[in-house]
Amino acid sequence: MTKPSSTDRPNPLQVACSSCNLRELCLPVGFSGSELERLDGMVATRRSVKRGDALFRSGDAFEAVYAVRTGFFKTQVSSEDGRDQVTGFQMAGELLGLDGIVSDHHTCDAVALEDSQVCVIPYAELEALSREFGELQRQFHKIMSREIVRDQGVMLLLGSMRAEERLAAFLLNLTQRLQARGFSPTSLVLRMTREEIGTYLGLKLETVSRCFSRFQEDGVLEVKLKHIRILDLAALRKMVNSPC
Amino acid sequence: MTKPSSTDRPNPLQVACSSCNLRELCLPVGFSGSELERLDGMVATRRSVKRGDALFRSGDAFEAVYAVRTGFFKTQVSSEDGRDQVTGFQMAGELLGLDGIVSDHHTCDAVALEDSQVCVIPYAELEALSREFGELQRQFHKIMSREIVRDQGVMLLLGSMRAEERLAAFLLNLTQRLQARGFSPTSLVLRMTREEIGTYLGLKLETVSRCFSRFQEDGVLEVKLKHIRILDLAALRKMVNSPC
DNA sequence: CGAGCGTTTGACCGGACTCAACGCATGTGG
DNA sequence: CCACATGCGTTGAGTCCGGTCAAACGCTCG
Repeated sequence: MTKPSSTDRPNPLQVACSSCNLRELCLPVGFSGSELERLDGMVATRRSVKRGDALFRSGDAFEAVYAVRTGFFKTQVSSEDGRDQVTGFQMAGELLGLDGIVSDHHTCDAVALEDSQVCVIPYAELEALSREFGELQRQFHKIMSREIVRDQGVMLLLGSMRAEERLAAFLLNLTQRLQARGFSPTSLVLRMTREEIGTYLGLKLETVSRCFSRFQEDGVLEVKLKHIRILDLAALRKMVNSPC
Repeated sequence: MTKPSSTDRPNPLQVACSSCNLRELCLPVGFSGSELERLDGMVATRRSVKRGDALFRSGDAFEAVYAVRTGFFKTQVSSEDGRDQVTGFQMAGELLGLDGIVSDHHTCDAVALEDSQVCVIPYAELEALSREFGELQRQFHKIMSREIVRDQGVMLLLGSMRAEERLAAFLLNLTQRLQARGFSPTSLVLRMTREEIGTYLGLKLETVSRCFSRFQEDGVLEVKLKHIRILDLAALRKMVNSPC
């Protein structure tokens, strides 16, 4: 390895929120033209992360938050004895790294599940700009609050749902977010393994696999390894709301 | 009931962060005298909440965040079919209501487990003041980030721990927070029922009760209903880090 | 084409849940 | 002050869902 890491490629082209097609999903939601230009100065750099590589790891110094531009990430925390828990999956337009603010160090790993690219948002600059720019402040607070609400939902899932309900809720959440990005609401390609799904849902990979098989038997899904097609959306929705 | 609700008692006395004995645990951590005075203007009112009453409920309009001054709360979310999940327990100095920022409405219930009192921090004022006052901004971001990190820990617990480990982790977390408030690190009074503990830990109340009994048999705890004494702290710690 | 990883499926096991009964503490009203 | 009601907690017996262990299959990619 004599080449510099893949993570510091400069890529000066189009590092600008104002010309980014994700601006309706990302930090600058609802910003006007002049405001967007001020963001462009803050989001100065991109960073590429190869599949399997970490954007940051637990213990790393916290310097910036990251907006996913392309690709797909998982975040995970580990207990002292080695067990780990996937705490979320992040796709284009979603923010990574908010966990690091409290202690100046990250408390989870963010790992790319496919070759990805993120916008680097230095936290000091985000703080400064949002102090003089109320709309940015408000938007940033909303993003942190959204993360807290999302976590509440995951706790509900982990604490009170059965295996099939968890998987159904997971698939519905994924497709909903994909749909907001212009993808089909009924067909998706999983970027993560059965084990990663299981570690997210508090299940073993065999249980995840069996649930997929049962969904297929019941005509709810068509499952071809990572390719999933939802055949009966209503049934899937019903599983989440009314168990059994 | 002709008297006004207990929640709008004015209590003008000592509504001031600068003279609050919780300022080292609460929002104004690390603030100097002059800065504290500026906070005093923001935290204008108190609110009393009787045991069993809600500070806010899911769906309520979001207007303020709340700092617990005295007492004890639980927060809980409900699924559409009525199951609910306790997402946390809050004691003096901890903030409630951050979930409401994203949608202008609260997404969980906050219920007092004993007669309590909170400081009302209008969100609009918090936003404005933290814009011109960097230390407050930073502190508020840290509090939101801490909440996100805490949620990661709960996910790890719910997703990967066995019943006894969950209860051990819960007790260690409680005593640690109580110790930071000057209480004994080995003796505590639970403010919540077995069912509330279970709903927090993703267990049924019978399982919680059985775990308490087993801990007592093993000489790890002394359990007298809500009164818990930790007899073997090392054993409790060991249960969390290395299962079985 | 072969190695290795991811996935599926089966058989069995066990920890947590369910259902049920009972005990105990608290508080209320006679 | 006691009788009673009620809510909370404990304990037991039996069940079942998901975990564990194991084997085989089939992509994917050198």
